[in-house]
Amino acid sequence: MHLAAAFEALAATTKRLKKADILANCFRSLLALTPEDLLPAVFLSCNKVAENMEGVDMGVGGSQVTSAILQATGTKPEQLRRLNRSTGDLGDAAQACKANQRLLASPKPLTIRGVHDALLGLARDGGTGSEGRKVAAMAKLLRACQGPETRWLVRTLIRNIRTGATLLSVLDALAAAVAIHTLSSRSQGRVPVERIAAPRIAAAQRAVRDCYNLRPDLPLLVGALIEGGVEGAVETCTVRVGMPVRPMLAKPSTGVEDLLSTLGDGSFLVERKYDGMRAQVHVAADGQVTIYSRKLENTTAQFHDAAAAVSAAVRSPGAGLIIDAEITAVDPAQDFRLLPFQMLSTRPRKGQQQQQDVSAALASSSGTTVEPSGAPGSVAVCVVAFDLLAYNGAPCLALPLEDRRRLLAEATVAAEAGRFILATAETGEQILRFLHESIAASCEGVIAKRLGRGSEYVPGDRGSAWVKLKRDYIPGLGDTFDLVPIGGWYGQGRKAGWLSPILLACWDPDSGELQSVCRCMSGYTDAFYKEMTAFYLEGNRTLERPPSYVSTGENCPVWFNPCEVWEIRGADLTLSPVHTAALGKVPATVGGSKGNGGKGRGCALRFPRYIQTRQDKGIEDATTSNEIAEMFCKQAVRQGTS
DNA sequence: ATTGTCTGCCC
DNA sequence: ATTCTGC
DNA sequence: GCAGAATGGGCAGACAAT
Repeated sequence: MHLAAAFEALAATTKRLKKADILANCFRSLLALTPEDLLPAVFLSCNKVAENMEGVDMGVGGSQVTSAILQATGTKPEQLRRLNRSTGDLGDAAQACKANQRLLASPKPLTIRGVHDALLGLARDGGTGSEGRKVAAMAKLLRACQGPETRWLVRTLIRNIRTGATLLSVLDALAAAVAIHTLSSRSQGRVPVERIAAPRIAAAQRAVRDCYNLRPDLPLLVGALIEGGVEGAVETCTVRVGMPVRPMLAKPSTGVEDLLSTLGDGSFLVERKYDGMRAQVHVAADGQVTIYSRKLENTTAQFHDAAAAVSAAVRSPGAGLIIDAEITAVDPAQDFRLLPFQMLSTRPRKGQQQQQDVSAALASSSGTTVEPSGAPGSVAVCVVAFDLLAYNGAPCLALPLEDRRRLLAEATVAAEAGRFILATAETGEQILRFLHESIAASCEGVIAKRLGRGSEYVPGDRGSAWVKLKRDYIPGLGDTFDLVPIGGWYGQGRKAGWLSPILLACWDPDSGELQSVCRCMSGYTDAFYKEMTAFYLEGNRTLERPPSYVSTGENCPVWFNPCEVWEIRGADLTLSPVHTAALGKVPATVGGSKGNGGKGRGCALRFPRYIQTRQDKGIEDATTSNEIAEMFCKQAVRQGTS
């Protein structure tokens, strides 16, 4: 399979231009010779099987793939584990297993389409016995691998290809390939197209990225490119109500000054950053509501009540609307107060099938009642709308933010208080005050958004028009924790050879225990990794089993002799099924969610990252479980779950 | 019927 | 989600 | 400053094992 050779070449260089060249050449030859292979090649290159909105899951991961490798190569589990540990890559490990293997009869060689079809086949299989069948199917593919194909098949199956090129680079390569193909077929290959084509290629790349951001649908895009080139794609790939648009994202900032300098001159608005799930809500002309997640999964089934709330709030869908929003958990019994993310995440993902549309909602406002519940017993939600991407069936992305917000306000009415609202925002310049108010109102922080010029909605962009600020981004504002490293795992990929992540614990003076709070793998420099790994592994500071005074639900391959304290920052504390910090000192359930059989739960830290080593502290000076319990309770009061 | 493991997705 | 690194 | 990579906590759901 000629794609494996391209991947091999991609992974062999760190140069971005060279990678672009390799992929573009690969796509060019497919375009010229077997265009029907282009789409599967594009999918495989960006490590996808299908678009997210199709809901296609292979349902296999490291564990099942490991079984398949064992089955296909006859390797001993212990041997494969050793190879995986030393190479830091299951694909490399499998490649090594396969290298010492000779087959009696070689099966049919793999093809791009054949592999992609096989992946779709994995996704289609299900029900009793499906795991065994999937493992067998993967083993069959692995047996047919030649040369470097094993590495790439395994990396594909575990969705971690590490070629150094992902979706954006793949799209750029695709655009370049199509642009050159178009030029060279017009000039019948007589002109050295690469020379004259550079600006044209850059334009094609911008156009193709735009296409994908407006209409993230690779089959549609690739089909249009083959049929009508870049121009054809631009015509085809447009915003349509009912089809997802890549959401615009916000860039993090470390403080007010940083935020302002990123935003640049000009006016802006600050908006609360609600801690829920992103929701792109499409209301079709016939009233049908579809909700897409940030990664463009169709989550309508999870949020029928949210869909109903939008139906009720929309005055008239006209030819269709697209609303950008955050869905948050709320407590109707406490005046629809916001509840923490962890509550929202307990919602069943597959709601009952029921039709929600505007006509039903209109009926409700004129007397008949529509029960806006999700699945029985699930937390109530509120749709917090903050932007409008299409109005009366037509995209309004190019309008300035203030105009989009005005249209959003005109198009909707908070019919049922607390189930649909517009995001709280203001145009004042007192960002820090607004940040504190937002946090007091159970929000994560704020997002500042440019107004006027440069405030268009740019799908897929994480640029400077939206800047987010959270308490824990600001040095000195958020909580930090002084935690003790108690164990670790062997790093993968670029962190092979280092210990990563590291398990960290707080100190419980009452029991004399170190209780785990989180794993951490962020915030360390490469130099720190080298030093730290040597400190523990070569410095004779590891143990066979965890010391008796260590308490955790985790099982590390490497346990430390606990001896130092690291400062760790995080966003907030959650109740954990595996970490034991402050166990018994905090309530055992998250609000109304189900308990866990009386085992009790400890606290864990959300979004942990390393700040510095506290050389001045010993393990008994670490943050105590009592301090953690106190922080958790304070936070619960703020969040309305106490 | 219950429990444990794995996956995929949210942040 | 957060962070670091090479281009 | 972008793009890529390596990972964080934690949930529901799908299967397998008991």
